[in-house]
Amino acid sequence: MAPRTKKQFENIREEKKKLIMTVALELFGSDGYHTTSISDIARKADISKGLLYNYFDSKEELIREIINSGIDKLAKLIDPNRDGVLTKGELRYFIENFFILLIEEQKFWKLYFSLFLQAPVLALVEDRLRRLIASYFLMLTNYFESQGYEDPQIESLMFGAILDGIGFNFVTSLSDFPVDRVKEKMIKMYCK
Amino acid sequence: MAPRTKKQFENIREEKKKLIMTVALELFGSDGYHTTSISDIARKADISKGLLYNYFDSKEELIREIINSGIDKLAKLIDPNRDGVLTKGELRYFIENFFILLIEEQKFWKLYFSLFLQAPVLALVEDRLRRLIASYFLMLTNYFESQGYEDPQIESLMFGAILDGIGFNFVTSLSDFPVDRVKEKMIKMYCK
Amino acid sequence: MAPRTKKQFENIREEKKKLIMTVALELFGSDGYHTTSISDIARKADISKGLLYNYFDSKEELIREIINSGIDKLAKLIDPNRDGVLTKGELRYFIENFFILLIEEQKFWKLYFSLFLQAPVLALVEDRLRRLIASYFLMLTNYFESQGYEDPQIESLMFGAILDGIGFNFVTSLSDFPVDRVKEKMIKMYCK
Amino acid sequence: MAPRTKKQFENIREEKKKLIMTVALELFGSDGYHTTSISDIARKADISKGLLYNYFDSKEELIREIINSGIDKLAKLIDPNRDGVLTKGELRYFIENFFILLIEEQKFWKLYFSLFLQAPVLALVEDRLRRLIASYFLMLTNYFESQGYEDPQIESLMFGAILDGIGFNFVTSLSDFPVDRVKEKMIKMYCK
DNA sequence: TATGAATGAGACTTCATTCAT
DNA sequence: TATGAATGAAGTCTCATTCAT
Repeated sequence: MAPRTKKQFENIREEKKKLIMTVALELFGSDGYHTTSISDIARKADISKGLLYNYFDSKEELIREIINSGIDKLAKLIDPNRDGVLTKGELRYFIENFFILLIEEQKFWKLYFSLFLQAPVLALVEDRLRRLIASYFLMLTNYFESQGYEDPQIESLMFGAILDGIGFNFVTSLSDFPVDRVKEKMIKMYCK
Repeated sequence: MAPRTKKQFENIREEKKKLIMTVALELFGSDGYHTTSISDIARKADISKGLLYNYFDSKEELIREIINSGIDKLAKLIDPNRDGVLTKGELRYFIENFFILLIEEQKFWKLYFSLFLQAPVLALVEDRLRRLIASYFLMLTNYFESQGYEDPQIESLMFGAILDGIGFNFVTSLSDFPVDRVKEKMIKMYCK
Repeated sequence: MAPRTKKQFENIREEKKKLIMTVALELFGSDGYHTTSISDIARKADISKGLLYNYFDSKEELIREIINSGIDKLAKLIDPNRDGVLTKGELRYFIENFFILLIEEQKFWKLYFSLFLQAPVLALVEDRLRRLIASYFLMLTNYFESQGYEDPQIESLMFGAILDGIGFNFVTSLSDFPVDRVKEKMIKMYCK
Repeated sequence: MAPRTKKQFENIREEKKKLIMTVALELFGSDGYHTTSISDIARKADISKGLLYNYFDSKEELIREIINSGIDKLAKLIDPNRDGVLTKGELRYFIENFFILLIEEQKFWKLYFSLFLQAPVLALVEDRLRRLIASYFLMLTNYFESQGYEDPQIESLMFGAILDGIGFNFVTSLSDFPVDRVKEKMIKMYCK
């Protein structure tokens, strides 16, 4: 009888927003952004189409929030103590956590990769993402330099490419990618 | 003037078909499959929409032919003498040609990568592609085994992942990817 | 504190209803009926959408009440002593009050004019309005006849048209309409 | 069998475009811009919704073209010899043609009036319209001055208001407005 | 009385595809 | 072979209205 409190409303909103984002990521990840319709998302989330627009201004806004939330996790992965310098221990930590994130958030990674392949979608978050990647590239290069590698820049590029390639192959080969063995290989290659 | 022979007509037809596919690949590659409309393609190819349907039964058929034609080139790259065995020389040849193909056909590679990220589109060519990749993976594994690598399977996976990663980074980073230096690094790593 | 009496409750209700109508008129007047959403009104009135429906059964009902309330004022303007006869003094009184009403209730007049231009909306109040206008037209015609005008009917039509035209131009030209000078002109024309 | 010529296509386009504009004006005029849906227009024009968008980029573009085409006629009405000066004969010509236009294009005038009452729609053509009106106002004022009127500016305003009022009453009172007698009255008032 | 989440019909718009010429 | 007008299904989004609390 008494109206819901502000807190109650907030909870409802938060829960439902998370639900929508989860469902949408799921579908965007498996079928792609354009192939997934708002109707699809609403149906799978078991809500009306209209309600979705109560939470997100547009389909574009929805994917932007999903991606940004993914980038947040990525940012945490990189340089956890935020001093801009990478130690050998941190590199290992990074590799291990990369694989954890990869496995836990497969759908996000699919979205992440397809993001780069579609100019219009990429534009939504490009700046932030490029900056994040650039900062990590710098840290890596410094690290390889300090370890005495011959061409630290190429080394960084290769390191990044390998991770991208592994990620791509993993999220792309339905289920039979031996991710654990590949992880060990990476650690052997870079942290022995 | 003598009427055109059947042969001539076929040539014209073939030319126009190639034109459409080139234009379509260009647009699919830069803007994405769903974002590119049949109208866009027809306009850029300077033909009518109707004529396009004279050559391709549907948009899906069009992309399928484009991808298959790309896969043809890929297939030629792999095991050129088709004996199912890879020699050291052939591996080097493969790497070098991979980079040539990568640079010449950037747009195709973008399409190729996005292919894997969209289940519905992938379905169109999945079988052939998976078979091609599997056959190459086998050849590679045999090769690494013959070279005495400890874990040839992982080695193959890594090799594939690296190429994918490099390709992905190249087609994705607009222009500043030092592809030549990366190629040298690959050759140093695998063909020294 | 003593509980509020029934009377008090009714007063509060009446106040809130008036508030909603004022806000709605404001928005309908400046943005138009269809362009203004219930949400807009609720937000500006600082109440919930639900509460608005506690006072008005529908958006249509809301505008109908607003218009009827406006027509009430109009009716008061016309023939204040309700004897159906217009004297020279009353005509002057009418003109002067018309201008006062025009200035005070610009937003209502905008709504009033647009009312006539939209068949579906007009239907809501058409009868009452047509009757009111007809009755005034009759009074005017009688008046002009009694004053010896040659064609009292046309005279009435022109008089009405002039007022409408002035009103229309006033509410329509943002701010620079010299309403006072026009009023003087009208008085000179009709009440010299 | 042979494809249609360019000319044929142009004719089709022109005819159909005119049809759509006529139907749309009809509906916008009687029911209002927002109340009239694209479906309504397509149904009445006996075409598909999609085709409408082959001719107009948006509903807004459609109304803009309709209004601009109306303003074209208006512009022709004003100062036919385009010397910026109004003679007594031209004023009479103007009045008479105003009434002709009013009768012939009732629906446009309804749209024209409602245009001024809705800020967002007005914005589409505001500049052009304001300029046109301003230029006519100037000509009128000069004219009344040359004729020795006491307050030419007010005289112009009144003249414009009367025409607006007449037009408004005419397009608004379904059928019983004695437009001919009112015209005579106007001529008597201004061109005697 | 009061809230705002939730619904669903319907609006505008796009686009692959067809077809008369 | 070649054109582009025409269709219709489906997509994104809005909004009056309802209802549990």
